[in-house]
Amino acid sequence: MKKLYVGNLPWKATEEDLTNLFSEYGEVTSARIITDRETGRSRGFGFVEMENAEEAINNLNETDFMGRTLRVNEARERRNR
DNA sequence: GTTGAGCGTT
Repeated sequence: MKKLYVGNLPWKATEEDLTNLFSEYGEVTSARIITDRETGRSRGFGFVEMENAEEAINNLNETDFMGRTLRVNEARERRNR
């Protein structure tokens, strides 16, 4: 299972939107939009866990999504808790 | 009701 970093998202984008989008290239296990811990607003990026992540990267990276150019890459390990 | 490069919580 691979993790994907998804950036440059429109503010209106939701986890559901990501799931639907990425499901096109593989089974999405989990999708998450990162929201600001303090304010609760969307930070405009998120993470997706799925099968065939590489294909999703190749097919969705730098493509148009709701008017913004999508940023898709393999995710790094998150910060230490 | 705002903003725009970035790598997230238990």
